[in-house]
Amino acid sequence: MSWSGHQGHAGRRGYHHGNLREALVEAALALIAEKGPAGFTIAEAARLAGVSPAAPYRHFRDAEALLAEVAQRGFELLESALAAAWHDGRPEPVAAFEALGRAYLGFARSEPAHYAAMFETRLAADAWPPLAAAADRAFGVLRGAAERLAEVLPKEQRPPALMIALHVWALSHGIATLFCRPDRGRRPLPMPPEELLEAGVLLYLQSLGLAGGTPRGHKSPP
Amino acid sequence: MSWSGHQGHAGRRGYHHGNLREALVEAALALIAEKGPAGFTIAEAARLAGVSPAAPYRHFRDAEALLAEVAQRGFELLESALAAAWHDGRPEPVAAFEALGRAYLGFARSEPAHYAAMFETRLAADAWPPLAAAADRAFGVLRGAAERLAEVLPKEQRPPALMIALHVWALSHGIATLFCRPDRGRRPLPMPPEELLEAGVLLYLQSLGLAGGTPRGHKSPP
DNA sequence: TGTACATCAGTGAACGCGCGTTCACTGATGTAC
DNA sequence: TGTACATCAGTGAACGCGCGTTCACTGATGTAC
Repeated sequence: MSWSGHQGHAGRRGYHHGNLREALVEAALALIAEKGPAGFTIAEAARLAGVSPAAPYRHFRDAEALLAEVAQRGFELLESALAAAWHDGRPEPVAAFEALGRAYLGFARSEPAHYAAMFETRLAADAWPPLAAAADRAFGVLRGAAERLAEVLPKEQRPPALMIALHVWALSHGIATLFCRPDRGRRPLPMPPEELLEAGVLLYLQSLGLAGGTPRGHKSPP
Repeated sequence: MSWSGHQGHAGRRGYHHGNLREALVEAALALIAEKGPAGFTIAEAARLAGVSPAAPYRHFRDAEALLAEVAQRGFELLESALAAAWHDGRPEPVAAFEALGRAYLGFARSEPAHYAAMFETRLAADAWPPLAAAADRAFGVLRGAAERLAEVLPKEQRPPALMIALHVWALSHGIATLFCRPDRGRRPLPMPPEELLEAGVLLYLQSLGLAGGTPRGHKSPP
């Protein structure tokens, strides 16, 4: 949790904050990380940023707009993380696809507040077009990767790439929400969630005829 | 949404409600269904049940206790639904397992308020032991089914049944939360979620050597 | 069968609280000339 | 370079609101005798 650009409550010089918009986003993330999305209030975010409760309204229409901004940034970060991991399928599509899965889970684990803002806030997609667009772009990385993967298969037995993408997304999201949430409601796992996801994706790809070896069980390749 | 036993605001006879505990649970479900778990308040639940705001405290320690009760009942309902679908693996384990998956999704779809109380409230498992126990029992059905399934395989290449159960749970939960939530944040799907899940589970079981045919693509058996 | 009484589910008024949002304002910034 | 002025980010006080929870109470129920 970095407080980039913000000098802190006491250290703020003068009347103007300088970078309040950023500070508010950071404050929202801190609050969500601490108490979940339901525990976030715009008043407390202002307090955290060292500013009067009216100040946020210079930057955000209302509390929901701030949440939507956080969620949108989350999807943008996720998109970058996924794209970097996929790396256009290099050096090898199946391995790159596995890396993409790991990156998804890594994002959920390292950015739980972003992740919660993205998936637990029930923001209406149609009310925040830029948010919906960012979400689509993030999913687009996964979808593009699935398309590239599917191209390897002979056309007759090629399943819809979209379906592959949806399966992998759902499995990753399921593992992320069930086993990676940093609260006390999380269920314990007998193995690291990354390993669980990797084994699941590997088995799944195998049945499509995409993964080479037969790493039965939950052993992951070194 | 049935108001079993409750005669309604006006129809209530006399001073005592008769079945306030039930009525409060129903009211909570209605509120959660309408506005999500964050929109639930104990005051409004009392109002819905036609009772003063102090009355709920005769039955629940606080608002969280009421939520925990709703979540616990949800897990109990889920357990029944899963057990009924699995039906002890009869007449045939793989088909019964498929039915179990459909039942999970069916529950998430037909009981969205219960489902939200179970998975979106961040109740601390250690603070509500009966809730945690109910959740374990529900998962136990899935786990037991996976064990029975795994027994078919030769011992050397048998993956841990627990892993199978976790994979299927995560996939089902992922599909349920991403594509079945009845709010405006849900993303649209090009196919029914049941079909998506069924295809995913089928492919997965195939790679384990459990599913017979090779229904490539997303065609589901008749 | 009748009555006294213990039990307890619900009342209604009250409390303190923190929130979201608004308003007229004021202090800082930077630009035109 | 200096000054007037427009812009706008932040102030602080105020509002109405609904919530969670408590309290002493009261009305209904059912049981002991």
